[in-house]
Parts: sequence; C-alpha cells; structure tokens
Amino acid sequence: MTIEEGFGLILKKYRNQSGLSQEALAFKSGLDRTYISLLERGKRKPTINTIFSIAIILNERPSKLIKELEDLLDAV
Amino acid sequence: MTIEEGFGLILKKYRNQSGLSQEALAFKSGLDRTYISLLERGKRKPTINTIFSIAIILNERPSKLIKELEDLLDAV
DNA sequence: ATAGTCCACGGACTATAGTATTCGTAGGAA
DNA sequence: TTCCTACGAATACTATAGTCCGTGGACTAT
Repeated sequence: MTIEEGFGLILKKYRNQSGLSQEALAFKSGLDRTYISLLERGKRKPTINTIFSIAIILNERPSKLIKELEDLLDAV
Repeated sequence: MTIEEGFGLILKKYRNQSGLSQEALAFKSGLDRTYISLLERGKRKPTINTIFSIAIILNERPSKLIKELEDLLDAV
C-alpha cells in the first residue's frame, strides 16, 4: 500500500465517522469536492497544509492521522 | 507562524541533530539540495510523501515531527 | 418514474511542489 | 592568498497538487 492510498483510507474512515459527505468536508475545508474524492481514492498526495486543514475540520490532530497512517503502513 | 515556517524550523533542528548537511540529507532522501533549503526557510509546503521520506532519513517518526509542529504552532 | 443525495471518474485547466543550474557569501583549512 | 564546504538566493524549468466543469451509476424517498 502506498502512503497516499493509506491516507485515503484513513481520511474516508474519519470523514464517515464525522457524518460529513465529501462535498460538505470539501466546503468546510476550502477544498474541491472532486479533490476529496481523489484523496480518498489515493490518487493525490496532500501537502502538509492540506493535511492540517482536513484534520481540523474532522476534529482530529494531524499527528493522530499520521500516526495511524504509520501503523497502517507498518502493518503490511 | 505559518505551518511551513514551523516545519522548516523543526526540519532544521532535526537535521542539525543528525549531523547531516542539507546536501547530504537531500541526497539520502532523493530530493534536491536547494529544495531542502527552501523547506527550512518555510518557502515550500511538502507533500505527505516528502514528509515521510525526510522523517525516515532523520530516523524519526513522521507523526513525531507533526506532533512537534502542532505544539509549536499552538505555543503562539 | 422522478428528484435528490452521494460518490467514482474523466478532461481541461491553474497553482505550486520539486528539479536543475548558477552566482554570491562566509568560514575554516592549507 | 587559494581551496573547499555549506548555505542562501535567483531564475527557469518540469511534475503534480488542487480547481472547475461535467457524466453516470447506486440508492432513497416522494
């Protein structure tokens, strides 16, 4: 699994937990609807600022998402 | 302080701790020497893959760098 | 049977991450 | 001096992050 694929899975999980649609998350985080879709499908590599923007909207610490991503990648 | 400025400070700190020059870090992480310089001066926003690449070379967990960045930004 | 929500996916674009080259400076060493 | 290492900084380039337009399928509800 690539880093971006793992990030996509984690993003999708937390977004679903928050009850937000892709479009709602996109609007609140100031990103594009289709870009959230691309991220969740592991087709894009977010910048550090994008990671922070998304994490804040999801009420999570960026480091928590990254930690979970590390664990997910290690688990392979 | 912006996210990228904070990341630059942390990168510089850990790079100096590791005893690597910008050029040595660049070589080992497969990035450009001038780009490491740009990052440390807060002029660029690294992607998630770049963050992981650099952290690995510095023998640190990406989440640790991000955690420290959060704390640095909160401290303002 | 149709309207609304949610999302995957594509094409075409714009903004910026990241590369390559070069010049200038400062410090230490020979 | 002269040589070398390390770094900042400018310019110009290439690759890709991120936007904006749309289509269509699955599902729900009315």
